[in-house]
Amino acid sequence: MELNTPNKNQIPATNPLSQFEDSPVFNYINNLSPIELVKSMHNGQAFNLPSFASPLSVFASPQLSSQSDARSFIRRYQFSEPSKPELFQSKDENDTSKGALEAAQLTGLIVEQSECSTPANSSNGVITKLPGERMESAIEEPIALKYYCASPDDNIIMVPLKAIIEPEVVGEPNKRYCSHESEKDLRKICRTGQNEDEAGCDWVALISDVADILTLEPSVDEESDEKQKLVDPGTISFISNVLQAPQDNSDDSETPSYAGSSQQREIGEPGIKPVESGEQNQADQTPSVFPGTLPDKAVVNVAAAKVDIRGKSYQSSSKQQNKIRRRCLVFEMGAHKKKLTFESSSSTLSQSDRMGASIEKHAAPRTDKGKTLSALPGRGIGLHLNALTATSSGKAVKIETLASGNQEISQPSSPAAHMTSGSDPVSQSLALTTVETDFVPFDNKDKAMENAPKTLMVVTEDFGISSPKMKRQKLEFLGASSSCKRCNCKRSKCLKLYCECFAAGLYCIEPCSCLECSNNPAHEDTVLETRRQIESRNPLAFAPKVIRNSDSVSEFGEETNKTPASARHKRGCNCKKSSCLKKYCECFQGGVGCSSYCRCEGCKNTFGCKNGVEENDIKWEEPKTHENTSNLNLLDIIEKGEDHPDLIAPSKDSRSPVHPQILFSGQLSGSSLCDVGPSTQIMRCPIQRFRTNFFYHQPKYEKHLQVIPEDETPEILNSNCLPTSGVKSVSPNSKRVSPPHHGFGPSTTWRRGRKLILRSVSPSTSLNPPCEQ
DNA sequence: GAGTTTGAAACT
DNA sequence: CAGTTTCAAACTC
Repeated sequence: MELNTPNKNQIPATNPLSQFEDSPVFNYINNLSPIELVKSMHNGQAFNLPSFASPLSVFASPQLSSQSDARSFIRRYQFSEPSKPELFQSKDENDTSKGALEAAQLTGLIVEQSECSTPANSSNGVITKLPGERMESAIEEPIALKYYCASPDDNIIMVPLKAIIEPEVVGEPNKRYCSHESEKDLRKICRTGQNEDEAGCDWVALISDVADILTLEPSVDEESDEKQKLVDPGTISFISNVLQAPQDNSDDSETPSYAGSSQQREIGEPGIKPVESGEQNQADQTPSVFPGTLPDKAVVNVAAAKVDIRGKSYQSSSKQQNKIRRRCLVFEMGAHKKKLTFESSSSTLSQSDRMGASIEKHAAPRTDKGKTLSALPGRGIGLHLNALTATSSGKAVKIETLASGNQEISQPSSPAAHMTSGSDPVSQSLALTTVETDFVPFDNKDKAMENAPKTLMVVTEDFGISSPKMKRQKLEFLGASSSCKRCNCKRSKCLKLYCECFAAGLYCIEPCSCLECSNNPAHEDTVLETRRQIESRNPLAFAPKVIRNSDSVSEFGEETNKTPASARHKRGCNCKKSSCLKKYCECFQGGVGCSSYCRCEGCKNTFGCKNGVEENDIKWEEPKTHENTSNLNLLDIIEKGEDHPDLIAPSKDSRSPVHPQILFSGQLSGSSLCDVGPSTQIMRCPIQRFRTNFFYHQPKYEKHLQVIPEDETPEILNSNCLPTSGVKSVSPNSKRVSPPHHGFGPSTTWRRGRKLILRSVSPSTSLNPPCEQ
């Protein structure tokens, strides 16, 4: 393609493959045992995938797209002849110089390759032994490496790497190196607040990616890639970028990025000189590739992404979208086609809408009977997108940026969004931030989500895994089992709140068993109108039913516990016979304790009685081990909470064996958990407290929307909130023990929470663990 | 899978 | 706002 021409020309000149082969690094790689190679590949995959995904999500800048593009591009390149593995192999080696390998090298991967399973290694090992997935992984590896090395934001990338890679790395110097580097980067990241968030995203992406990779099949990827080519302009751009990137690198002759330098050191390759000026090298490496992002590097990732996006025409945004789609394609395979088609067809949709759609695709890529599960227009992912819809395109773009990559997050409920959407830049930023952190994945769809697995489900969906098989695999990979199920409406046409899909701001999708469903893109107008009507009656109708009171994030970015108790049901339940011990009870279902708002009778909510919630809040804040889930993306949350229980604060007690949610919540909340001196923390950062940890358990409501961030909580609610700090009678039955407060928590806290949200957003927390390690 | 129970949502 | 009806999920068998 035209894409190749420019770059290729330059590439050979700058980075002749022969040179690379001659290099000690290359020799070293060749010497590696096949087994090691394979391992390296895995690492690379894990590494790559995560890093790859995360950066994308984080920056949403051209880089990401380019990277993703590069990835797909590489794949295509190698897979051009899938039927002929051998040829492939040879081709890989030969063409590699022209194709992925070169690209990787150009980007500065060369050094990295030697370190962490260089492309050459991967390619060799993979190709030789693993024609199928391996190849893909190998291919991706270079990309990931590239990403890793090239991107100025190495830190972010590094985080995921470290976390994932380290375990496997043991014993391999190269890998160690990578990990080591990653650690450095992590430290850096720790310093940077927002970057941390991104890192968190990376984690999520990583996990998801890894899972995807595991399940992926080359053929699929290839197919998806082709589609991408057709559909995705971004791919082209990517290619061009790749080509350019190599140029830059070659020109610089200083391929080394951090990783590269480290690798060099380790390898001791004389030819390559460690990069003296990291920035410059980075800049040099990536400039052409990521022109936009680099400059903004210093700025918070989010902000940078925003800037970039804004600066770029819609096209850029579309690229991102495409990028996202691509990922979906990669993972989803066939299903994506449908989605893509749908998207393309819905050109009329606003970006926000598109975003929502894409997000949903990620969230629930499945297309079914013509129904594409996508966020309702205007509402995007769940209710949250509503705001987006209303918001200017620019905002939408921002959101998208945030959402891009793995982070497809549902935006905060409309109320908050609207509020933030105001002209106030600060508020906007908040909104954006909120979106990132607070967004809850739409797990709703799958009941599998019941537990932590819900999150997993979300992830799966997010990545557009349409194939049930793949989903299952992914879930299994994540350790979750689930049955995909959605609404089963018979008479409501899925246009009433009875319908979980509708209530969640989502279109019904294939898994739904609804009859006469009108909750689909085909009836968009009807859906919107209905929603409008419902909202007119009850502005909070689409708001998350569960509101998190406290924020787990500590000022230091420590993660907080995500306790169910910390959350409350928006309206409270009205249970009469279930004792709030069954899912009939929305509080119970939501994994939260009943509150003073509840009118339940004989409440035995295991999550905590009305009082319990408040108490829990207090306890909660104290420990803050976790930084802030809220800060993290949905994905992050998922990863930490569900995918990586390890990362999550150890559950002290899981009260309710019944629900996974509960279990999860139990972990977080666990009354037992609260060791920490609470008051101090509360005082310290009340806001953070509220900031929220909404995500952890995903109640049924939350399946789609999950918990609503405080921000999302309508002002009214906030105002109503009573201060939780006060000790409240815990008696379960006495709902009114504490003076009935309309709000869920102290209004102040909520407000604070908003403010804090920005602060708490510091992503470092999530990253911290790895750094600490 | 069918039927029952339950409580939210919707309606009056 | 209260009472009733409708609805669909949750639950049971």
